[in-house]
Amino acid sequence: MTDVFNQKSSARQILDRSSQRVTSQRALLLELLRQSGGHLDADELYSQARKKNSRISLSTVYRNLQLFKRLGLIEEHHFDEEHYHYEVKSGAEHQHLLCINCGKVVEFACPVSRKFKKDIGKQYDFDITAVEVRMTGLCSRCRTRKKK
Amino acid sequence: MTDVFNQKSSARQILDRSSQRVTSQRALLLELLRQSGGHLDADELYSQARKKNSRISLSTVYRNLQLFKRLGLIEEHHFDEEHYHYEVKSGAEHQHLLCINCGKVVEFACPVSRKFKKDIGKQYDFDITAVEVRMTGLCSRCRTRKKK
DNA sequence: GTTAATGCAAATGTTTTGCAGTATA
DNA sequence: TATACTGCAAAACATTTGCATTAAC
Repeated sequence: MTDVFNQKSSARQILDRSSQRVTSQRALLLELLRQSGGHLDADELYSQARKKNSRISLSTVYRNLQLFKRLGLIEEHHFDEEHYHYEVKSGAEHQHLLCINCGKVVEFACPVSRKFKKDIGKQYDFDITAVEVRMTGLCSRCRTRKKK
Repeated sequence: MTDVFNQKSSARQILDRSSQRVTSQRALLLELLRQSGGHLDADELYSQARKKNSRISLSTVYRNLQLFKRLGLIEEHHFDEEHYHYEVKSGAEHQHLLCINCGKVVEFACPVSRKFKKDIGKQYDFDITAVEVRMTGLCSRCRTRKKK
């Protein structure tokens, strides 16, 4: 469970450096976020966490999601019309493809976005820090199902 | 105020076709959405509407935003961390560039996104209906201000 | 031992809903 | 005149906050 804080991950160091305490709840939440492969919302994270620690509270989940976000450990996405989803930051930049029917999320690399960022930044005199590309549509499975 | 329903705009026709009634509230809301150039949230729209019709209710605003969205008259965006913003659909596809400091929203054309959509759709076997590109950064004004 | 983090419960803020009255077609 | 739409108030929902207790440093 404290695997999140091994030397590979810098999560512990990041918490240490910013003089945040390494609590069992934080370790658990980061571990779950990582295991999930991203795309969990606060409530899903909470129910998963309760399986391992039945006393953890929803406010702790919210408070720590904010902390992780502030520290840059996770990213917040707005996929459907309801919730935020949280994803552990990995080195590789990637974008998202969503199925409007089943909610499936596919990640894809987007090499164009770098050039794109530069071009648009120059054109509008912006110092662009982030590019988000989100495509929505029907996945093959849902497409064939709908035809039936 | 009923300018929204002239022959140029198809709003009236769209409401008629779907047998929705053309009420003064709907005319006002569409008019304000259009005037604003987009990027209003529900509450901003509500306060603007109250200036013209002090009896309009917030539920009417929410209900009609949903209706307009369902009818494809407006688009919903999620810009900051707080609210949805609504924008009257115009023919031209465009993407958004946001200043993280002052909140300014710039629209830009994104001709690449068409090819992009096709490529990614083929690669993942998705039938892609929408592409959203969102870039965030500092606008020139905020950048120079910060340096001072 | 200090102080930050937690759990709980209550508060907040946004969005939705039920229903009686009103206005549109 | 029939019924869809509105306004109001209450409900529902996610998220935040205050405070006493607990645990990390």
